[in-house]
Amino acid sequence: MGSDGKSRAAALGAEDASLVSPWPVRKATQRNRDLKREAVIRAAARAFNARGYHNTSIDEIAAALNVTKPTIYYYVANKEQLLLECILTGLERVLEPFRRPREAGVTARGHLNDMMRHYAEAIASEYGWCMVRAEDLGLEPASLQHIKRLKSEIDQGIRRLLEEGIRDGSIEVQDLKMTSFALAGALNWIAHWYRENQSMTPGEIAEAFVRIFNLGLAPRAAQDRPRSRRSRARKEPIP
Amino acid sequence: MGSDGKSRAAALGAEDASLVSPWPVRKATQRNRDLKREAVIRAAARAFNARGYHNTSIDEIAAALNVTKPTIYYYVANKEQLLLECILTGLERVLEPFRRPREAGVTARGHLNDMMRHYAEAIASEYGWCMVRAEDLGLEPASLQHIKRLKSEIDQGIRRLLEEGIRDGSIEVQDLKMTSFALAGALNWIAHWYRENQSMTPGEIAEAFVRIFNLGLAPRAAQDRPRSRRSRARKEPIP
DNA sequence: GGTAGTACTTACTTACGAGTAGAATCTACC
DNA sequence: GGTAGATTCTACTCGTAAGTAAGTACTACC
Repeated sequence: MGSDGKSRAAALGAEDASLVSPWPVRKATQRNRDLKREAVIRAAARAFNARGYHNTSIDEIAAALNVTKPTIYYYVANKEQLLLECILTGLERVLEPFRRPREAGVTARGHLNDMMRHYAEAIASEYGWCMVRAEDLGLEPASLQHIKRLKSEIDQGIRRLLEEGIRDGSIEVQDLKMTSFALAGALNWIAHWYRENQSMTPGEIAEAFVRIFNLGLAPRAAQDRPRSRRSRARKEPIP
Repeated sequence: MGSDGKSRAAALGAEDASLVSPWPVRKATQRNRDLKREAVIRAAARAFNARGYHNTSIDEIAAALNVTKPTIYYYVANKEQLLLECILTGLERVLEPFRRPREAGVTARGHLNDMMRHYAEAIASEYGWCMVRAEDLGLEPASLQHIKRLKSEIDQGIRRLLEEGIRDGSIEVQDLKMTSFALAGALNWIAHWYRENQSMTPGEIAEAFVRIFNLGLAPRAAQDRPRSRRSRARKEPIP
């Protein structure tokens, strides 16, 4: 609470002009507020990232921003919401490539590989850890449901790409569900080791993963394996 | 504390006979104690599994065993140790196949696949969740170090198998580190979805993962893909 | 330069849960 | 059947951290 008294009034006013407040909304101030709110969320993400949700006090987050605890509560209802926002931000980032339509001339496998690159970037961000590691158990049922809906959207997105790949001949898998889980698992897990091991950029990690998941570990027949770097110039390297 | 006054005395006695306590150790009681201690750990694992470490109170664990909180502390020094034991139990289970030598006539890839099956079983157990999901951030440095050592042993074990596979020709990968991370990630992640989705046995999950990681998603040349079930009779199916 | 609302602070309350002291009971063994 | 030690209980302490009440300073705008 304590964050939206006026905006709700404005929303109502949009429906019934007689309810419009005679006091104008202060635009500049509002923007500033959003910026600060975002900074609070980011700081929380970083703190959770470093010490874990339950080991992080609001006081610590406040201190990192050179303010005091009540200031945090001025921007956010409670600690749980802080976590929720971090998780949702992360999930939304991951979802982005699933929501945009495939570009012409790209196979489903190509799109899937793009998705993996995007996914790796998102997971390596501040919000990746929250999204993946935070114990969402213990969140309110409503929040939990929201999270689940987005996670399911990701899963369904992966499966859809796999199905399309099977149809267009660019992918060959046995079990959609397990393949989706294996992909998501490998990608999510990046959050666990990336903090301590930043020797590679998210892009390089993604590239390695694309290769691993495309080719598998068993040796391929020689003609399927372009040895030279140059052969990667093909649209989507069969490697 | 409050758990090992006598066992330490016994250990000292083993070194110097003059220090042997005139009171005999009660064998039957001791066995019973170990059993109960184990039950405490298991109950804790299940509770952490269901509600998360920080959302589980010692009182809840005690209640699940029809005892009261101090009883728990009679078997275990503190809550952190409870978590630590769960994690270590899980890790030890995963480590087992890395510690036993390869059977004759099995390729490194075969061994790796075995490892995956074992890994999946371990992760699907009560302890899997603790091992994977528990925020180990916030544990004492000594405990943390212990955990890290075991995790690193797993990672090194995977890489060793990959290297051996490259040497014996059964495996072909570009990046050992990334491949190890991708494998471990996919397997660890099982802990996240298995609780809510037990439609498959750990064995079936492992089989699917073996297939995915061996073959990859890109279509293989026709002759590499045995379509019939019978061709799996080969030692390690190229599938 | 006065005022309405915005932004932030000091100084609390409160609840919860880890951990413990010390007494009560139970059991193996003489 | 008495007793030492093992096991469990009742009844606490105590720290921590979430959250809040109520006020102060700041700023945009007339």
